[in-house]
Amino acid sequence: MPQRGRPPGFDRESALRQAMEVFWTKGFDNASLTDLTRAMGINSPSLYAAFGSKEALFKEAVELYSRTEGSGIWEQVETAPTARDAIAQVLRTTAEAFTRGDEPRGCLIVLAAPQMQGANPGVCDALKARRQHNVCQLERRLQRAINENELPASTDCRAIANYFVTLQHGMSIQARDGASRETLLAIADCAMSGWEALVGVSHEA
Amino acid sequence: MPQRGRPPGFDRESALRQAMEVFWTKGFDNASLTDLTRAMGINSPSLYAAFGSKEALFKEAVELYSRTEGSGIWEQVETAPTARDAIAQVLRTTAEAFTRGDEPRGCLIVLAAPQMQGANPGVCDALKARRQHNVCQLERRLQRAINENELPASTDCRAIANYFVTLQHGMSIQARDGASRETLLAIADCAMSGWEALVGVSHEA
DNA sequence: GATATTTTGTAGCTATCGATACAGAAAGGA
DNA sequence: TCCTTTCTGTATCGATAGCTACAAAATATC
Repeated sequence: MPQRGRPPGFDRESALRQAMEVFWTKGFDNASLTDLTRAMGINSPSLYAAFGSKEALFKEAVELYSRTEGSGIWEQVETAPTARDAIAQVLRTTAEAFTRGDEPRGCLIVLAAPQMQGANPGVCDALKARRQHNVCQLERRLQRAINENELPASTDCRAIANYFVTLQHGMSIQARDGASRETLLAIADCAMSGWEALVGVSHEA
Repeated sequence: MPQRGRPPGFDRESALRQAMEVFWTKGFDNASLTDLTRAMGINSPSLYAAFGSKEALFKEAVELYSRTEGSGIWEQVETAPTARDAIAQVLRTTAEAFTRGDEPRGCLIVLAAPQMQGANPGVCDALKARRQHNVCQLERRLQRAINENELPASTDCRAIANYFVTLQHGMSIQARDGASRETLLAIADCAMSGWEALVGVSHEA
């Protein structure tokens, strides 16, 4: 008995995808229930029945974003043959992903609620955790590169991971301000041009 | 006849400073009139008589921010003896300014309304213009360094300016996420370690 | 002291926010 | 066919948003 009662009149996944786009464009607070229900093609009672609350809907949207949009950027960290390739790929893919014509520019996780105050605390914490996950992922990859003798043991993996993630976050601001793909790629090139010097020095504050 | 009628019961400058702190902490939209009037120690009619509207108050607050907080970061661009020193100073001062215990972390101009949609368009444009002003300022300084034979004529000043400003914007996100001063300084060191390689290559892509 | 001018606090305006109550509509099971 | 279950649209909830009308209070001018 899988189905009882009136069947839903909308597709949950595609409605969630529409909601994701609204949050991506406007951020959490500026995305009103009216914006969301209009984009999703449903009324608010259906939204609340299917997702629980605006906060819960947002968290599902972030999850979907990470799974679809974000994975294209970060999945290569593990698979790239070297740490250098991994980071170069992250920056280059970021430049491309942030300037697709049919999508909002920049990263939902960076732009949706950066103030960390006044907005819903659960929302802020969820986004912050995802931002910091990127640092950990990069740091682990750099540590692996030390183990594989790509990088010297003196490499400050945490500092380097923080550095590249910081740049990648800044690219969200640039993209939302209208920077072209070429501009973002040039930024990536600037960062990578310093790679040899970066991994050759130690940063012990 | 400079003064007629009942004198104001509050100091306009210090009230504006309080408003700036609220906008800095919460962003434009999340800073409610209640938040503002409570912090400023006045009622809304006084606020509107003195500043006109929430948007006008915000723009004055941004102006004050640039004049006081921001100038400490960017004023050295012109006075530093070399372009390299200028940029190193910007990044180092940024790390310090973003982690003062008595002030909100990160930059008001980056964090107050980054979505660029849904929020007040005038507010978004004003902040975007100030962000891009930093790029132009850095680019001009790098161009000057070419003229002064500090840098080769092939240096891509715009790409380099974009690169460092992007990193500086990312530092706002890191600071708001709780990064320590040491972490931000290490990020600055990472960026500066690539300086020689950066100014030695051209970025004509 | 009387009048003109400006600021103050109270109280309330309209609009919109996120979230729901409720009854009718659409399906399966008896 | 009747009942149960689930979903839908309408209409609305209380709270809060930005903003303002209004009269009392506080000063300068006459």
